Amino acid sequence: MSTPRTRGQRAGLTRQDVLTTAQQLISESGLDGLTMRSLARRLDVAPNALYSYVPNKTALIDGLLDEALATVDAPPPEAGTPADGLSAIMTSTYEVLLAHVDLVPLYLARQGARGPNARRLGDIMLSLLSAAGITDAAAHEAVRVLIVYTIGFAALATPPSLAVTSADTEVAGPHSETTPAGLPLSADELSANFATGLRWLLDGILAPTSR
Amino acid sequence: MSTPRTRGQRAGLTRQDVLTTAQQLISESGLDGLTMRSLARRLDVAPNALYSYVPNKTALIDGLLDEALATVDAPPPEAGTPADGLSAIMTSTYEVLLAHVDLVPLYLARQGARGPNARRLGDIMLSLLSAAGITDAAAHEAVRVLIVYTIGFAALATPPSLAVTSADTEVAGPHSETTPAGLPLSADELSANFATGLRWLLDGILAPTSR
DNA sequence: ACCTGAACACCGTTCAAGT
DNA sequence: ACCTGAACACCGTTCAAGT
Repeated sequence: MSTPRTRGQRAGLTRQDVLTTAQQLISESGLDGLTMRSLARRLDVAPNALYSYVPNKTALIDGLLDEALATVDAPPPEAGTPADGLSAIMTSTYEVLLAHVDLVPLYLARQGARGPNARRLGDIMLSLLSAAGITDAAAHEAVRVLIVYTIGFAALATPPSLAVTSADTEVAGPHSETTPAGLPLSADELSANFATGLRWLLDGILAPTSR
Repeated sequence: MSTPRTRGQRAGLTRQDVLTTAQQLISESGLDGLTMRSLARRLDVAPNALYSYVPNKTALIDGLLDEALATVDAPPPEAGTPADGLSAIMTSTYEVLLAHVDLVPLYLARQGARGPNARRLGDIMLSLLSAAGITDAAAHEAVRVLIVYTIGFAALATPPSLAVTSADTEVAGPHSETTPAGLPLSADELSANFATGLRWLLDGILAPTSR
C-alpha cells in the first residue's frame, strides 16, 4: 500500500516478523483477526509472500503456540521437592496460557502443541516424577492428566466465544442468568480454583503407591 | 441437483434434518467437512435455505453440541453415594464425548456449551455435591474442575488435527518418535487414565473439609 | 413461511513470472 | 531466495424476489 514495491524488490521480512505480527493481530482482534491476508496486509506484502516463511497457516499457528511455551518458567529440577517443582511448572504454564488467552482454543484443538518447547516441558515433568519414584506408564499418565487439567482450566478463563463472531444470543428473560457452572469469576478466584484442583491432582499422583 | 425445484417450491426440511445431516457431515469428514454450503448441498437446497432453520453457523454448532449432551446418562440423585453419582455422570459424559470426538474441539472452544442439556447436567452435579455437604462457591469450583477435566481428557482421545487439513509435518529422523507425553494409547488405556484422575479429583473434592 | 438467484466481501493456496 | 500479479476454488451471509 504505502511503498509500492515492484516485481523483484524485497520487503526484508524475517520469520520472526511474521510470527510477531501474527501474535499482534490475534491480541488485537482475536483468532479470526488472523488470516493470511490480514497478516500480509499488516506486513505490507502480498498474501502469498508469507509462504516464503511459513509452509501454511497451520504451521504458522504451531509456531505461535511453541513460541508462547518458550516463556514458561521451568524451575531447576534439583530445587525443592518434586511436588513443588511440578506445582511450579504447571502454575507457570497456566499463567503463560492466561497471558495468551486467545491461543488457548488452539492448544486445545491440537491437544497441547508439538513443538520443541512442549517437549522440553514434558521432559522436565517426567524427570520430576521420576525423582518422586514414578516412571514409565504411570508417569506418562500423570503428565497427561496435568497437561489436560492446566490447558482446560486456562480455557475457563478465556472469554467465551473468542473465535465466534456473531454471538447475538437471544435476549433472556427477566433475570439474565449465569453460565452452566456460574462462570462469572474474577481472575483471582479462577487462579485459586486452579491451585486447589492442582493440589488434589498432585496429592493423588504422588500418594504412596497410588494410595 | 436431482429434483430441480423452482422458485416457490418447498424442500420439506425440518430443523432436525438440518442438525442430523450436519452431524453426519462431521462424522464423515471432520470439522471442516461441515460448511453451510456442503450442508446445503447434501440436503439438496440452496445454501441460504438453511437460514430458515438456523440463524447462523454458530447456532447450528451450538445445536449439535447440546444434542450430544442430551444422551448423557444422569443417574437418579438418590441412588448410591454422591461420589458414585458424580463418578457415573462424569464417566457417561466422557463416553458421550468420545462418541462425538469431532465435536470435542468445539466444546473446548466455547468451554462447555450453554444449551439446556448442559444446564441440566450442571444442576444434577450441584445437587449431588450438596448431598455431600458441599455448596455455594466450593460446589461451583468442583463442578468447573470436573467439567474441565472431562472435556480436556476427551480431547486427548481426539485424533490430533481433526480440524487441521494439510498436516504434512516434516519427516522425522531414523526413529519417528511419540508425541510430547507419549500419546499413542489405546482407548482402554485412556479410559483407565481418565478414571484414575477422576478418582483423585473426587477424593480431593469430597475429602472432609478440604483435608 | 420456506425457498431460489444473485451477489458481496471475504478466505487459503498455487502457479508463473520478475529481479 | 524473496517477492508480485493473477487466478482457482472455495467460504458465510444478505437482499430481493417468487409461491
